[in-house]
Amino acid sequence: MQWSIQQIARLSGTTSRTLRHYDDLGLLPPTSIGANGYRYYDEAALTRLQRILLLRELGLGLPAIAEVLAGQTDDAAALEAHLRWLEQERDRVDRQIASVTTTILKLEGGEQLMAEEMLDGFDHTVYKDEVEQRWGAEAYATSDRWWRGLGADGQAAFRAEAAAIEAGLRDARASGTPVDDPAVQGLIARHYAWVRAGWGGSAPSAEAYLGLGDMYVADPRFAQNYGGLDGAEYVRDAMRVYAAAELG
Amino acid sequence: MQWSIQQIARLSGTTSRTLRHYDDLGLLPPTSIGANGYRYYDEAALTRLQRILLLRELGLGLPAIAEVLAGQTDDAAALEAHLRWLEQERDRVDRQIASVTTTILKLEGGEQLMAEEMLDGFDHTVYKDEVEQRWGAEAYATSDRWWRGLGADGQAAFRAEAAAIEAGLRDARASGTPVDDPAVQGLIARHYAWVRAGWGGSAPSAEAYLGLGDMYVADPRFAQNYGGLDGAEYVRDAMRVYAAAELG
DNA sequence: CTTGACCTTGACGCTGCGTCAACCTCTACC
DNA sequence: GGTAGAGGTTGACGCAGCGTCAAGGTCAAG
Repeated sequence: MQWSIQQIARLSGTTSRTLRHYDDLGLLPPTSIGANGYRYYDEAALTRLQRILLLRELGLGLPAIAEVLAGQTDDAAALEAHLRWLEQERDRVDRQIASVTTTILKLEGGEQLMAEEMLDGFDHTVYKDEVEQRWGAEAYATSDRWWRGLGADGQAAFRAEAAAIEAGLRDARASGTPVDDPAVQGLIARHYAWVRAGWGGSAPSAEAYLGLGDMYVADPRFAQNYGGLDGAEYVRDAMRVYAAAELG
Repeated sequence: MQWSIQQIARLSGTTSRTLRHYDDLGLLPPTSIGANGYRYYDEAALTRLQRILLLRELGLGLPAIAEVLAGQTDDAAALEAHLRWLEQERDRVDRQIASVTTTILKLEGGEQLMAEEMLDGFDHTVYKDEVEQRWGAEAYATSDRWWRGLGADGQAAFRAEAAAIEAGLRDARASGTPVDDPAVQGLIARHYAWVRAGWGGSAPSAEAYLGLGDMYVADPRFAQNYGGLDGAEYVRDAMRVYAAAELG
């Protein structure tokens, strides 16, 4: 008993294209091939196809199915492995659903995207390469050790100080206070201390501190945090005044 | 303030390849291109990139992101649509996890895959094309109406009769009873009646009945049901005897 | 001999880049 | 001014699993 490719497709509920694909992969070679090139399949092939389709419905990939059919892998083992992958997938999707949901809620609350969302204080790892490039790998490692050593409470305090400074600078700018005003320079002094703490206690050079100011203007994550690009420039200018006066 | 492609990549935590890809897609064209072909980006581009990456982390596709950035789609609307897709995905993964888990349990219970798993009685719709091809669209439609008209109880009874006949035939074969034995032919008579019921009460011709026997041998889903290929051939042979004697 | 229905072998398309390959360019050091 | 090294460019293949033309043989029926 032999069938053509279409008949097999109908019997198994798939398509002839799929069968040819499986032939190309060596997953299901036809039982025989006519002189005209036609593919013919027998019961054994049909049975094999049923197994393939069953495993495929469970979500296994074709290479994995091939291994099972070749007897290189146990059915159960393959399914267990696949199950773990599926669970990973579920977790990933769950996390994305949570993220998207909270993002939608924030949007409904009138918040703009991207403000604190992205930076959340001071994401330490994102800037690894940038820090290493500018100030060396050792500087980053030192900073990283320090940051981890702070613990959750210390990190929260560190962020709180940053938020306080930011708020002060925003107010100063909003009220039109010039950057060389003593009030602003006082805030910048706190900022410099804050940065120094972040650098493991060693005092940043004027050059490094000015570079940081440029980075605030350059990186929208910082810029947004300081009230938009103009705000970042305001902060940078204040830092320049400070550096010229105190770090010269 | 301008940056090279590598600098932007580091600042944003992505790769230069990705940036070139976004350029190709028109998603993030560089601010300017040097005479040497180098791409340069400014703050505006960096901000745009941040939005892209944020939406990408939420799982949106690049075309969807492009729409949002072009202002054609509202952020919230895009995220809502995406959320529904994510929920679908979660359900799909959940279903697969359930399937794979039960399959593993069955394997541990010593069951072979594919036996009742695939057929589960008599899946009426799977054979639609096959039935239509062999006996016409009207025959299928008639049979289908009848089957649905049975209701769950009627269908269960119909399956029970099939199971009883199958069990009887399996026993007969196991005990070496020849296919022309009156006991076997009695079972086949019940089978013929069963098939006739399935055909809406009209009596199948000898030809159609013999074709059905061949189908049992041909299709592993039936063959497995009747105790393997040999079992299916036993049944087919018994049907041939019956057809010759009663339907000639 | 002409329809159709069915068969064949390519080959592109889709998603989002990773990953060579082959070949300029710019900077820094000798 | 040569050379090394880091960084830039444009192709183009690869991955998963087929869907979907395209162009052209084959076969049974009228």
